[in-house]
Amino acid sequence: MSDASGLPAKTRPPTRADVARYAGVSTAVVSYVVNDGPRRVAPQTAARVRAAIEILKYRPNVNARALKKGSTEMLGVVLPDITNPFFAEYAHALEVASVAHGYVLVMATSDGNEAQEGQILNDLAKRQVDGLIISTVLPPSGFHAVALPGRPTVLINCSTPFAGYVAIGPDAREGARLLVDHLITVHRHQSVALIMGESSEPVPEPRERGWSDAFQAYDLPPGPIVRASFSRHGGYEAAARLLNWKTRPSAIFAASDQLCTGALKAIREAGLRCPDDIAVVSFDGTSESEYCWPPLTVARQPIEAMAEAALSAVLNPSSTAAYQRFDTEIVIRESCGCSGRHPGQGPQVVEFDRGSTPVSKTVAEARAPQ
Amino acid sequence: MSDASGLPAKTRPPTRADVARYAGVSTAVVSYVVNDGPRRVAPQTAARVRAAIEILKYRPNVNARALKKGSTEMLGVVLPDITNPFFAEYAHALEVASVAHGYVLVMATSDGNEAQEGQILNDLAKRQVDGLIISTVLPPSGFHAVALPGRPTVLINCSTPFAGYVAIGPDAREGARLLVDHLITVHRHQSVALIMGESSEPVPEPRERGWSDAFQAYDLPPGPIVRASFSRHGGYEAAARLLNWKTRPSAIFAASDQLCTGALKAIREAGLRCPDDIAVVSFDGTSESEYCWPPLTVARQPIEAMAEAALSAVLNPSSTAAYQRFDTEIVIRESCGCSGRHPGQGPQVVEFDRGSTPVSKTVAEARAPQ
DNA sequence: TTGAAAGCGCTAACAA
DNA sequence: TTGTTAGCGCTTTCAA
Repeated sequence: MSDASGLPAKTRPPTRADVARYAGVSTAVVSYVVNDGPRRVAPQTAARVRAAIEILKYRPNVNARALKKGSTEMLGVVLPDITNPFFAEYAHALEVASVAHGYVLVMATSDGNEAQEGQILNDLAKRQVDGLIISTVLPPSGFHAVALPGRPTVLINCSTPFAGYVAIGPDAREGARLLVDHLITVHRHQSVALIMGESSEPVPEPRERGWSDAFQAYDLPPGPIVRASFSRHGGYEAAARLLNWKTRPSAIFAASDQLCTGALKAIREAGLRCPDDIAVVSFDGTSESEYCWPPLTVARQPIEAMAEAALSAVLNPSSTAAYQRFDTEIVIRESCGCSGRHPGQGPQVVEFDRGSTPVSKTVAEARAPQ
Repeated sequence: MSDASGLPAKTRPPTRADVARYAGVSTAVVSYVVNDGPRRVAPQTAARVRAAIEILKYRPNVNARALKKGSTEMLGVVLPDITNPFFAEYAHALEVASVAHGYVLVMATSDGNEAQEGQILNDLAKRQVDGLIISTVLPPSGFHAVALPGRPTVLINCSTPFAGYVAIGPDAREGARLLVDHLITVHRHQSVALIMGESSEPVPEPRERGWSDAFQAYDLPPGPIVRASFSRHGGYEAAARLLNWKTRPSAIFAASDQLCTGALKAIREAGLRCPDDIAVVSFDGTSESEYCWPPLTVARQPIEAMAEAALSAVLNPSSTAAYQRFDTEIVIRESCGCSGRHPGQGPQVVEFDRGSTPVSKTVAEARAPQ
């Protein structure tokens, strides 16, 4: 029973037609006042409409509008694992950046699974998201096959350009190099093991290259590489294996904070102390790296800046460089063997000249693997 | 130039009409094969349609369908802070549960801000999400004011029923009680400080009540309460304050893992050892609690089970109890003072009889606050 | 300044 | 078994 008042009696949410009827205008006028255009509306008419909106508690149906306009104002973001603090922080930064533009995020997790990533992409396409921000687990060829044609797509967390897409990522090679260089020059390590995630890539990861760059600069052979699944547990297992070897390295570079906290646990369980018995550094610089024990010396990724860049890239696909690389920041804490900071002071951040090559090729007082 | 082939030349994604034209059928038939109903289609016709879909790379526009059907197959989830591992794990569990039902999650973060939560809810309403899953930062009265009428809404992370809504949460009071009881009976602590988030509630939080329940059972006065912002830094500051007091407690119960890891940092910086100088237990049981140092003794929330319950509650609002409480699981690790588990074994999980009252009222060898 | 009406892509009742 | 068509809620051109 809808009566003459124009108030719908049903529980169905009010539509623009209800508002028009209530305010005694046409639906076009309602649209004009809701969108503040494209036609002008007489002030008192507008007021009537606004009152009707208020009374009826009318909320425009964004999906219907999307159908008409071709823009959903939704962005899809797919990450390998929201449970990883690095991605959680990234997700948050993306959300902050996107609300500023009136976009909403549809988030999905690939769980590191290629097939799942493909399904998600397909589903997101059907939902007409206006753009995609993805940390893909696929290689370029595989990604091409499932990517959405016609929707701006930016790949994040890419340490290297990604053929055919606009991509963003940290300068992982240089960050890794700096970190390992610190271990070599300041703490006199001669062998630094690398704990990495498994990679389907045939070509070495930038972190791996940065790690070996550092050794090459001193004509030192790099340490061993151990591969693990990208999780705390993976880091734990990798380190446990490492520590069982006859000559264990005196330091570890973990490719992510998660891997590193896992490694730390293995180190403790082996009865070893960090950094005294074995030093550790990692890549990412999430909040957890600051609060764990010992606090981690890391190459910190500028997550907010990258998230903003990713957002402006999806929103202005035309005016975007194919690849943007962001410098990491080396944050010296205790896990490398540097002494703890004085309580109350901020972390010690070391700025390096980007292009500098090490001054001395001699590493004195070298620590031997033990 | 769209030619006789029916292949659209434009970059505009193909619509059902394109498929119909290409397959030489009506749009209805396309709809029938896409949805596998509600009318039957001749096998070879269906094959033709499927071929056309394949060729044209047609993907049904979910929003248009939603407009027609009134269901977007999107669920809104709003959490205070995706950066908190507890909520990140919750988000992941919710996603796993929802993909199983063909739903997609629109995630938003309130940042603990009431006004922001209201805006998010409003925006989600305009987007016609089919249901809401919220960990609200609002009190019941405030929530009522901004809640979406007409959309199934379930409140998660509620330790107590929430007037007018279906809610889900852990048995925080009992979990807290058990944890503190362990500290009192097994480790002989007489004073356990409580680090809590700020709360706008006039009535004490269940964790606080469980904490004081434990003391009451032995006619002991509870320890001090310190309030902090819900973050690692908050826990850090709270503990730092606590440790500065003339008589510091011998143990701390932190209301969340985040608070606890922050407290741990403060303890270390004060030159104290955990658990030797000060024991610590916390609530949540995220992965981080297992990997930090020392590993945390916690009341673990059954996140997966709660997430599934939340999902089935939004999806079947009618057949759902107003409030579902989930038992936590006490996981004994090292931060309480219990010895480390033997490497290779799982954590030590202690099962308590739910209703048991402590046997002895005498606490021998009590540790005095120091 | 306002209104009528077409149409966004889809579903499903109804007709054939 | 298939086609025609109205209409979901909205925007916007065009005419009044």
